[in-house]
Amino acid sequence: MNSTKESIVNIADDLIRRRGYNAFSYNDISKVLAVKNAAIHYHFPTKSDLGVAVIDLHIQKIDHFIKGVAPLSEPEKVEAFLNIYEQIQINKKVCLVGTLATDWDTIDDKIQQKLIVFVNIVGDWLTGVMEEGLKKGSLTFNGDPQTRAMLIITSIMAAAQMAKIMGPASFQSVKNAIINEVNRQ
Amino acid sequence: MNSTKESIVNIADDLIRRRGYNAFSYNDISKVLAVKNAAIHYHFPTKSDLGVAVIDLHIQKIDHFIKGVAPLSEPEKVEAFLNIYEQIQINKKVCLVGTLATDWDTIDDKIQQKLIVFVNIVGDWLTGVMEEGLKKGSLTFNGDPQTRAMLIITSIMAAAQMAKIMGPASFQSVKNAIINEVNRQ
DNA sequence: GTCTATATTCCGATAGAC
DNA sequence: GTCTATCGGAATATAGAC
Repeated sequence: MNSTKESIVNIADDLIRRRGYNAFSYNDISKVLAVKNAAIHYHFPTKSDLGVAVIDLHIQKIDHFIKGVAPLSEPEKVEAFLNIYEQIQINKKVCLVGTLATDWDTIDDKIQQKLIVFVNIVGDWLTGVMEEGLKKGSLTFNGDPQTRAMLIITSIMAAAQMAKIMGPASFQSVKNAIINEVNRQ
Repeated sequence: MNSTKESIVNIADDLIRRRGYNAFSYNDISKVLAVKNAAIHYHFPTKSDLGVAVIDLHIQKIDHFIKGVAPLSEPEKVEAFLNIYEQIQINKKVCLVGTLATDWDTIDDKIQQKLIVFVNIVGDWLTGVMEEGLKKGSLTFNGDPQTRAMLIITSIMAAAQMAKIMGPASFQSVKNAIINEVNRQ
């Protein structure tokens, strides 16, 4: 993959998570790159193609993350996962899943299907971490591992959204609460 | 307020929570009502004016909700609050706060300010319920009331978003987990 | 209060030159 | 691989008649 194509995907990712899928245009990208909007259509014929590529980028990144944290303990894995969202919040973005979920009825079927794949990767991994933590006793929590994983994902993703409205403090309190909730005595 | 104006706000509310703020147009509303887009501009000169009116409608509704549940116990209040989101999920919408948060950087300052007011009303009310429940012993939970309130709001709002991607079952498991978390033995 | 008509701008996308 | 030029359509918004 050449550098221009990669740059387009990265800028699109940034724009989608700052402004939403329906509020960014090929022109916005061509303003950032020194490239005309026709050049972007060469790499991604339709906006849906670009949307799918952005999710593919996130799948790559989460795969890399999962491999990277493999040696860590379960509590450390949870914290590392929450730190991804902390970075999102600090950069004043929201997570890809939330912003595409709120635009769900307007996005192409190909984007929808790819997003389902991405959410399953994240959900399955975190469910596995919860199962392992429960077995080893390194994590303590109420309910089954899958529900706890979903509860963590929903809380932290909405916390990043809430921070856009209420500021960073609201994010931090939710993040700390999530950690406390899986380390109960 | 006349009936046409009310209808416009109700349809806009529906469209915003189904398709997102930037994906609905005055034309979409005029298709549903038997009215031309110029007629909508008469009632709401700009799209931002309409956006503010939609949040005002939600402020009215939550005020009415708060008054209605006043006689109930704290656990019943929490459940009634979660049931609002269950209805949102069943109707395949998302909540107003989440969808406007993900479009935050693209919405007018007047809409942003009004949304802050709305979130504070909801947050203050639920914090009060948590405080009261803690004092009476009708609710049991970890952490301070304000954090718990924020945790409930973020979890349930993202659960409605997640249901768009993963289906209704994921919503129900999160809803039940939230209830269990404030009724721990 | 609602209409027709229109201005202006921007969008996603394509054709064809280089 | 990127360009110029342009198409067809849709968006927000306004002017002025009824």
